[in-house]
Amino acid sequence: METYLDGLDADQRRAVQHKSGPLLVVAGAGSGKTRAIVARIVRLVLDGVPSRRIVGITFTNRAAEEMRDRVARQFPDGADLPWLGTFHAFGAILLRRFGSRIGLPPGFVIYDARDQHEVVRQAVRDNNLDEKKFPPAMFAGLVERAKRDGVTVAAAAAASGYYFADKAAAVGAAYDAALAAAGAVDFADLIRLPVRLFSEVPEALSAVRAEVRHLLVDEFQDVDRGQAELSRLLAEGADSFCAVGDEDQSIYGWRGGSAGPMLSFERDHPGATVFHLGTNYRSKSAILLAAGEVIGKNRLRREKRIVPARQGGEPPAVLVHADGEAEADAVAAAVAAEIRRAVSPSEIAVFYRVNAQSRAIEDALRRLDVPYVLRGALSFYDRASVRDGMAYLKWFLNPDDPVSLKRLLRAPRRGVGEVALSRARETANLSGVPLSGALAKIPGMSPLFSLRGRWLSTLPTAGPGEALRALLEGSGYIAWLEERSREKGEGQEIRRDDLENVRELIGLAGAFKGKGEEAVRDFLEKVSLSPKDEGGDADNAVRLMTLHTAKGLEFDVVFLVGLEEGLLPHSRSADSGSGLEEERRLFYVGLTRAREKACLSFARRRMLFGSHRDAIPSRFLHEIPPALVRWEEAGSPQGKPFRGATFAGSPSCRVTAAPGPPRKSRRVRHPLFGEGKVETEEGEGAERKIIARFPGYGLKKILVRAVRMELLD
DNA sequence: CCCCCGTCAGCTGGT
DNA sequence: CTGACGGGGG
Repeated sequence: METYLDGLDADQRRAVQHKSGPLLVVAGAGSGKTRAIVARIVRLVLDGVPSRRIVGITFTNRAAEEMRDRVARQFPDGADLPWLGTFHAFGAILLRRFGSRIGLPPGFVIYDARDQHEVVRQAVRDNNLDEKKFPPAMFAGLVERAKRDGVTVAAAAAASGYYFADKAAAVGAAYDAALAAAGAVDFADLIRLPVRLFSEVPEALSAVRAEVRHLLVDEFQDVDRGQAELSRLLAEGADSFCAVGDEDQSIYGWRGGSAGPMLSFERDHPGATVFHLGTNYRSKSAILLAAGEVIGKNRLRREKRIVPARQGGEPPAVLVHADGEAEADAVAAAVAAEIRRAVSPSEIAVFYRVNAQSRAIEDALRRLDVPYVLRGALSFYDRASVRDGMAYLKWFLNPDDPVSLKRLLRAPRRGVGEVALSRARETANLSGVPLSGALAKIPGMSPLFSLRGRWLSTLPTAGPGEALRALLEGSGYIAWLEERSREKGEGQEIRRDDLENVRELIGLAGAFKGKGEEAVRDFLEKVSLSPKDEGGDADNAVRLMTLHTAKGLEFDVVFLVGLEEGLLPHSRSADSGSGLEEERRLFYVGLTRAREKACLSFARRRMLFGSHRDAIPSRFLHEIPPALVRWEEAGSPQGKPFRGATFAGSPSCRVTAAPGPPRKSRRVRHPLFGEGKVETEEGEGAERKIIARFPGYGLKKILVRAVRMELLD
């Protein structure tokens, strides 16, 4: 009968069927929470709730897609499905509909991190500040933090201990003005402005409440203040509200995410119920046991019990390698071996802490012809030619957008440069006309404007793909790329890649339904809000991703690489207790992705900034009791195998670190650079060098015997 | 204004 | 190693 309950345990069923009042489901790793959410949606629909009255918010677009697929399978083809997406996508929809009520232009664009950086940089310059002393990235961080926390930029600066709060405030003001002039919003605005909209325009709130009758929010341990507030505003008017999360998987503290709203759930939502899902159906108990030991070291958590449903399995393996390259080769070989053992490639994943680590793994996999897909950030949409294409679309839709214009004026060059552009901006500011008005007076701009006129006239009947192609061909961009690829001749693979990337972008746009401006905007928005996976045939490829993007996924075999001090925990998170605990949760998230097998590894030397540095195994490896892991032999730098199999006091580790917990990060005072933090060391005896970071000077490599330094702790 | 080239500083994480 | 910037010649 009620098939949606089939195969669910008692805890899951309670979560699916609970009806009265707000519900928080505390769902441990692998406890089938996605399953429960999907079943809950199905239950709502069978109860007679129209799909469009249900909204499910997930942390990433990918998670939303996955959930949509799973929900879709429960309904007949073509049935209406609930809206599923991220907070940011939801915010964008709200602003498209009601933005004009709080002064947003109807066709506003969304600036991504790079666009934002460009605007901040311009704001720094406009304030006559030296970019070296006042790095735009830092101001961007402060601006974002201010928006997120609902405070002024000056307050955010003060809160993070930044001395020049007044400068930060000035840059922040210039930044906001520039966004307004360009008709743009940033990511933080997509959360902040809807919250403001609801408080300033009650009709908007009641209109939305009339539509969103049932709300589900996944990954609730990672919501920031604004997202929690948005959830609360919607939940208060809804027939049901179900939040799902796990404190132990809260890994986005650095961008404002916090398990706080989970912990205060009952206070924030009167009449709330809390359920626990405590059975892990995913990982073999050997893996879960090790993971549990590590996460148990965190102090800022509530003790909870997770019962493994799948007994047995191999304890996680730990491998030591001479350097990052050797590690990559070994992982690739092990991946290939798993595939030979008939494990499907798409059931194998390699996780790392920072994107830069992917390179070595990719190279090694390619050498062995193992297919892989790269998930996430540094990918397709970050490439110059792809960003060029997007810049064309953006500027042609919105000629007041200086960031996109600046980009398209260099590809190809049109005799209009920085000088003309800033003069136009000045004119626009002084006379109060939009930027496009001032631009139209520049002779070099006239071909672009007339192309724009023609393009706009054909736009209503064109899909995004055709529109983009028309633009890139009509403007001479593609011809310019072709020219460059011919010019440079053979050996210039990069140029040819540019052309291919642009063709792929046109193809992607072509896959979008609809015609005209609206459809093009849809495309732009989709692209700026969700990254694209990189690589070939995803069905049959090994997955490579950061630990952050691994959240919510599961694989038969998982490799966790680079388990070294400085990398995991990352050196920039390890100095505070809460930062360290977040790093530990990251390790926990990684380990609990594995169903059958987990392989942990570290290297004794790792390439950074083009040179090798000595590395120390991650403290998290020490936190797994020796009986719960298998220490395996691996090659030494000379190719000789290490002897000894356990970590504590093992010969393989004595080489780089004394047994026991690694040394604390130390501070030193340099006669010239002042106080700094030691990151790593290299060499021994008279050649011993430390690499330390000094505020204002950056990373410095210092020969210890040559410089008199004070040890501060 | 554009292009080339030498120099220098920098790597979390992601919507 | 990579990307960003500033200086100089075209």
